[in-house]
Amino acid sequence: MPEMPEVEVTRTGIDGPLRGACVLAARMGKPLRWPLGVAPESLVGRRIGPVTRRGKYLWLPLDAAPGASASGGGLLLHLGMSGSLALTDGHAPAGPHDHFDLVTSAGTLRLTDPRRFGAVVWSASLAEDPAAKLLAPLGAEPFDPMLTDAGFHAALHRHRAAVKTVLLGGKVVVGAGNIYACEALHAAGIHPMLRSDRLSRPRAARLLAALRATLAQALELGGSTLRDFRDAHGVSGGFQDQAGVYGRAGQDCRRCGGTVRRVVQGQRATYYCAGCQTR
DNA sequence: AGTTAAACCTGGTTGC
DNA sequence: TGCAACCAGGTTTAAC
Repeated sequence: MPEMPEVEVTRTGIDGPLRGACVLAARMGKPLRWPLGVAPESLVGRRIGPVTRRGKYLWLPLDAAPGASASGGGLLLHLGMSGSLALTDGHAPAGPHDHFDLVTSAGTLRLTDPRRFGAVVWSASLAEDPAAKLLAPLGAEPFDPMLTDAGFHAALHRHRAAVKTVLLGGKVVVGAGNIYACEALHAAGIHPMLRSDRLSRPRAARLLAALRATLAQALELGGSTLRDFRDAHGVSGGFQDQAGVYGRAGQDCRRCGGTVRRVVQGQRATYYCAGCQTR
């Protein structure tokens, strides 16, 4: 579910309120992708630092509790396919899909995730395992100014799979999931089945610009809500209402009037317009 | 080493 | 109406 815009919208929703707050209690529900890696009680008394994002992961720093022997660290969170974080007063009882509560002096941070592909993992720092191991394979941040047209083009040339599959893989650039990979390729006029290493330098530049524009627009609209996603205050995203191709199989392309098609690549649905997306 | 399939889970929608 | 099949925003792991 949550692609980079949804994760970033979530981050901005919790960072301000939680910064400097103190952990009062923690509770785990059903198991998520990986074990927490530490006793939930050991989080109590810690102070929350600035929440940051890397790809679709969030990092919640938790300073050592004053006077405690335990050292600092933090929680690496991932929302998987169906996860969302809500910051509430904590009065609502935990439902069957609420799998993690962090009760703080600024409210309760609750992870709801029906499919449980998400994760909450303790790590001593971002530079140490398990966080380091999880973040190591990730490609460039899409808005990193160090990611240049030339660098993007060169990175695409190291892969022979279809360009859409490579975008989704996150080894070249992170952030785009199934919706935004489809939308960026449509905006750039590039066929999703074109081999990654066959993109010309100008088309690679066009794709990077389209990806950035697509993600920026999604950020402005609060992300996409297909079913589950809500921001930290329970608000749905608005991007899905103006998708160019995603979920529009059989309908007319808004740009060229062609028909939007659905194919499957790497076990994932791909939507594209055969009229204006060329090889 | 890079690419592809299978796996992890649950729930909503579709079709017979 | 009932139930099986299929579909869904992601990523790791195993297997070519």
